[in-house]
Amino acid sequence: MNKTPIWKSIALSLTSDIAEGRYQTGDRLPTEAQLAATHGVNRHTVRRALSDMADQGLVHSRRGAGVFVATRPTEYPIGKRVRYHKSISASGKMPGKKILALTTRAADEAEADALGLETGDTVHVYDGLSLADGQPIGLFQSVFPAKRFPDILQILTETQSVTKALQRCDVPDYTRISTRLTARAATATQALHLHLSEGAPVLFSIGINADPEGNPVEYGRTTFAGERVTLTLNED
Amino acid sequence: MNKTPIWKSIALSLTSDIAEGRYQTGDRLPTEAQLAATHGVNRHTVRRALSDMADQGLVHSRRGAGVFVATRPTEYPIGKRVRYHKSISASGKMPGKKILALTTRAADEAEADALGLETGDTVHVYDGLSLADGQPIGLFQSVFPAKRFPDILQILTETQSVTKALQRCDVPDYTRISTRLTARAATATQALHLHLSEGAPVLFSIGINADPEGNPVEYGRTTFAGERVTLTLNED
DNA sequence: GTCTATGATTTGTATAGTTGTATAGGATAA
DNA sequence: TTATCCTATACAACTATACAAATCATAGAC
Repeated sequence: MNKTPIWKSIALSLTSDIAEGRYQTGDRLPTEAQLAATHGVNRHTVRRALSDMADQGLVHSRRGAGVFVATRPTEYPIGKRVRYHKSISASGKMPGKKILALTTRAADEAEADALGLETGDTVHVYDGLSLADGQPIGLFQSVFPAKRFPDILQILTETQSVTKALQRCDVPDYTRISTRLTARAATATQALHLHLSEGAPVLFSIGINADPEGNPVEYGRTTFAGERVTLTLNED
Repeated sequence: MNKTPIWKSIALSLTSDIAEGRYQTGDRLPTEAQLAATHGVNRHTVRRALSDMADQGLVHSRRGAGVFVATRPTEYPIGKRVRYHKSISASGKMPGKKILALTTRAADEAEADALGLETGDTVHVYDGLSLADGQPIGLFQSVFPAKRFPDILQILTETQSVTKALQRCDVPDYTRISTRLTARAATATQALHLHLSEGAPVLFSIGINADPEGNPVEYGRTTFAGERVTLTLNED
């Protein structure tokens, strides 16, 4: 793993503050003591960062007065922009999809609980990969109750779209009744599928979709590539 | 004939010291050198024991400072609509906030855009740490337009709560009009604050809150410890 | 109004202590 | 053999504390 010294991370943070205009040339930075408190470190560690920035000519300090912004960084590494914004409500409507597996098996406890089944009831499972511009952005698994949707796997081979498949199963519309989100580290297999390195941050989402009557129809788990995806939650 | 490694017995001894309350949460343990001397072993052997205890979440060490008894690890859900305070105390945990910094500075492009200001307009900034049972779960930054809320920093020193501070600024209620979420790797300073190791997955959230008239009042950025936080989105 | 004294604030410097990491090597058991 | 456990040494990174030196704001004297 990367072992960035803390002072370097602080220097980078302050440099970006200057680069993005939060502190402008001539402005006084917060005092060393304040910066130390903000970053949760000792004052000397802040001084190490400021010293580095002073060497680069970004800031200059005057004893008793403070630290002032000298110039804006000429060359600041702009973070890779996140390219794909995906709305959480538009789960099944992604541009590209690749079917990885279509299986029928017994439901585990979490799945049964979410779908209102008994543990061991059979479910149809759709494993797939979401793509955008040919790049993998999400690894998903959709679980459907087999009893209610006996032919859904067959239909999915034709449409690949969960929304359309459910429509052809007499579920014209569905809504998300529950979502849980957390950040995790990519496992080896996830990394492989999503073209990430193992341990890279991924966004893990668990959601339950239900028909207009409130009966759960799909239990979905998705792992998004953190580097390439931003979820936008739109409240109407 | 003792088959158990020395480090394991040291770890056990220290663990029972903690269990019996000889060292309480937050207390600093004796230095590695002292522990090595009292146990009559090399410092590295002590480190092996401490490393094992750290893996179990019993202790937490800070370079240069010492080894401290860790607060017990727990998981906390957070609602999207529900205010932080409410959702945490509903799960039976003691919520808390720690002010890291209160600053006034120029708005960068993103902040100005979100709050409907011009780049360079002054904003008030609240940097803080969200805690639950003393355990850090999120690192946040709230940005307010200085023109509309000239005294908000003063108020925040008293309440620490964004909701209450806005209430005292004649914003009785506000709603989230935009949320963006992604997974990232913790930087060195974030890791320090959140008691994670560098590169650990964190959940990064950018949100805009607006008053009932739709005028943006707060631009917030939060970094959640992925290990300890699950966001649950309750769509009504 | 201007000058000056004073005290608080802020940066600069010094010293010592503590944890993190790297390297090397000996002892013991599978 | 190989792996694990433990020792030994050295240095880097960070913390803690204290004090000195420069700056600034303010009050009081003139």
